Amino acid sequence: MPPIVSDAHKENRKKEILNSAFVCFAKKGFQEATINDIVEHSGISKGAIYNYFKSKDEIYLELMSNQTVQVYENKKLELSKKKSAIEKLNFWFDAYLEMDPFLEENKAHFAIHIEFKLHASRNPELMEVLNERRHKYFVREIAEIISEGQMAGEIKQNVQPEVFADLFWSVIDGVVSQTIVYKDYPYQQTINEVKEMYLQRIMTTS
Amino acid sequence: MPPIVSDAHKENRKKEILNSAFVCFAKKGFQEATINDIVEHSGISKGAIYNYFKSKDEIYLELMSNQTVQVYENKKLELSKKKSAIEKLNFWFDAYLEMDPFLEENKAHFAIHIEFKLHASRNPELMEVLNERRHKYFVREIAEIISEGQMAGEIKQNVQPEVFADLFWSVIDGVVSQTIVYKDYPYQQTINEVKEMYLQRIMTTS
Amino acid sequence: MPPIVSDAHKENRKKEILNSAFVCFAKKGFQEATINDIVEHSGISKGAIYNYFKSKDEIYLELMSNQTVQVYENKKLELSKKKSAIEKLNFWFDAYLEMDPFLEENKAHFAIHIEFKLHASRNPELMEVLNERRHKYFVREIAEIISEGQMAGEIKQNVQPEVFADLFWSVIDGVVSQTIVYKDYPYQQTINEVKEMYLQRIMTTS
Amino acid sequence: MPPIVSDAHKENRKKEILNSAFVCFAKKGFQEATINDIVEHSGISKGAIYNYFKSKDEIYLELMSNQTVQVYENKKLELSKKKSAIEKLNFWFDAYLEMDPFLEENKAHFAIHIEFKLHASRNPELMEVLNERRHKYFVREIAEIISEGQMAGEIKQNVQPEVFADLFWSVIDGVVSQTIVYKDYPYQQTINEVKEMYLQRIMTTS
DNA sequence: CATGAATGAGATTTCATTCAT
DNA sequence: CATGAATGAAATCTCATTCAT
Repeated sequence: MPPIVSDAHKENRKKEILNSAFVCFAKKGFQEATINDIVEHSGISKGAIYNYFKSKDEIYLELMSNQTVQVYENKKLELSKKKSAIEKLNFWFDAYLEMDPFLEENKAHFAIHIEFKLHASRNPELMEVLNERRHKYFVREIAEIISEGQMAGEIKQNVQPEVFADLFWSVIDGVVSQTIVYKDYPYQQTINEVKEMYLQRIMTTS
Repeated sequence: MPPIVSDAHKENRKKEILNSAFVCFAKKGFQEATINDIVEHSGISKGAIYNYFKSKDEIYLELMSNQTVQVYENKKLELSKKKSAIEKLNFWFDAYLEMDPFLEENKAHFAIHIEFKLHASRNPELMEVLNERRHKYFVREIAEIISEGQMAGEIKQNVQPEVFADLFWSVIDGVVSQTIVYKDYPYQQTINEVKEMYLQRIMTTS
Repeated sequence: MPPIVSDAHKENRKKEILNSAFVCFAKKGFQEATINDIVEHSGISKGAIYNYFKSKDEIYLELMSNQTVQVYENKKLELSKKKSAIEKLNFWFDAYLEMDPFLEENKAHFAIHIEFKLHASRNPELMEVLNERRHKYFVREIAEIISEGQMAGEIKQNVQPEVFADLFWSVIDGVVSQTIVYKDYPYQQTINEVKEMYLQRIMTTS
Repeated sequence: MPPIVSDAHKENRKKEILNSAFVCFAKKGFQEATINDIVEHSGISKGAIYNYFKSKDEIYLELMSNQTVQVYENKKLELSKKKSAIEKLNFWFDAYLEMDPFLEENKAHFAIHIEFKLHASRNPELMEVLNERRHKYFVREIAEIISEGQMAGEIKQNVQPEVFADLFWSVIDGVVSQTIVYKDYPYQQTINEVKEMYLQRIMTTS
């Protein structure tokens, strides 16, 4: 149904393209994957793709925006049910504990994200965007939980919220990123130890 | 009378090429960097480069082999002077603490390594190679220190050497990799906290 | 019940399209200007444009036909008021003298015409059409004036009407076409000199 | 003989490409002619062409530079033999009188030049270049001759050298450009009349 | 062995035209 | 008749690799 098409349809079409692009980028990497790959995988013509996106780069960018926000929003909902700070942190750790990082789909996710960070590291403007996003969506989130916990007396006063928020994501990132290459990596054990270690370090000893 | 060139000379040329390749890959990424970039940077002709390496991929591969081993061997020497396990772990942490990860050269190092891991993640054979290398050069190294520490009574018996060795590198990797994108990242504070946390978790409490 | 649209309405739409096409072709040239440019400028949909014209080329062709005739018809009216041949030639020269060839709109006019002539020079059929038009509308016009003038004794007998008609347009064309590129070109002075020179050459010396 | 090739050979290669480009551009126009056309006509590979020119535009530009200067330098030599100003002007007129503008090769020349001017008219930087070139190579040339003639008493004092130099080229340009479209155009008669008219206007009447 | 000109497959992107609604 | 999403041929340009000298 070509013309005078609903906005919903157009959104769908964009999503179809993004989904195919995601699969292709995941399989081959951004550079290696071609527009033709996306054409073949999506069944959408080359011209149509360029009707929705100005360039291959734009597909990449939009893919990244959506993903980050999506992941974050998903968690946010469930998180609102938790009460104490430690419960919330536990929730975050458990989210990673329960996820299977060796699942092809998940590996693809990480791979694309890492690739994107790499891409960004060579592009100052993009770095700025990622920096902001990291703070707005991730660091602030954990830092606030820590502050909350300090006010409630659950977490030691000498813990700097920002630093430990950075630390939290660094550690998660470090563990997760091993799994895309090292296939016998003891993921769950490591996450568990990380959790223990992290909480032991920040919790007030009653 | 073909000009017989000494093996030493051949090794030198290979190293020149690899050095230039390193710089170029660091600056633009493996895919973006072209053979012409390497030609320009090294001053070595295109034909000559293809005399020493069968393909651009091969340059990449060899670059990675050398680098990993090199980093490891460097540390190994100094490490042999340390006596206790905790001293040795401290040494490793301090090595990262003292390094400036925002230095362009170092960032380049990490970027290339991450890119290579990504590359490998899409190539089973390469993954195998990386797996082995990680174990042989890195995991085993820390695991042995931990075992040593347990025998000496410095480290808790319930600490699984392999898991904590994996953990060690995951955490380091996680922290370091943030620095290539996030420019205000509190690197030293984070490394310090990681060190504290890690040691606090494994050391026997006297 | 297909909506029966009046012929007048259809003519109007065609004119709207042609006007927009003119602006777009003038701004970018025929090849550079796209159907989308015309769509944007006219506010008429792509499909509608193709209802009125079979192709982009057809738009171009029709545009050229109209324009030439239009310019000619405009002048024709005023010209009928002049009496003597010299007065008529003066009128033609003055028409060009009074026009500002650096006005963006006028420059566009010339540019399009020149481009079209170029286009035609590579297409024998089109050349034929232009040839005829040139004679029918332009050369004959001036040649007749000259003949008139000769009969009235105003113009020398040894002046060949056809040659000097060709000459007239060549010279005008030559002067005008400089202005589309050379911005400091002394247009009015040159036209004036041309006029002097031309009249001095053909007028009988009393 | 690919590598370590003489500069002369490289210049030749460039000329081959330019020649083929000239033919292709003349036949189809700059936009219409493709790199593939040039590849086919020259027998030189696409890659090789891009080794010598950064882009299709650059080929065009260089083609134009060369041509203009070439035409000018050719005339310059013969011109130096003429003594009086009127003789020199006669020489210029005769140069155009003797040339056959209906010869396919010559038509191509003009067509390309006109197309280039059109192209330039939409590109301010290029216009600047053309402006300069026009003055440096063409206007100044004629203006100097006129001044010379005035000092020698051959040419009227009230003739403004710059204006009549502009006029000279405008008129020539106007006449020549008719020939690319109008095939029955009385070229020689018109040039002859132009010459008469021009000289009659500027020469002192003894 | 060194050189660097030549190659050409293949990548991205554009745009006139069609046609289902 | 109007609409504008879809199409895909074709254009420009890149770059790893080869090979004659």
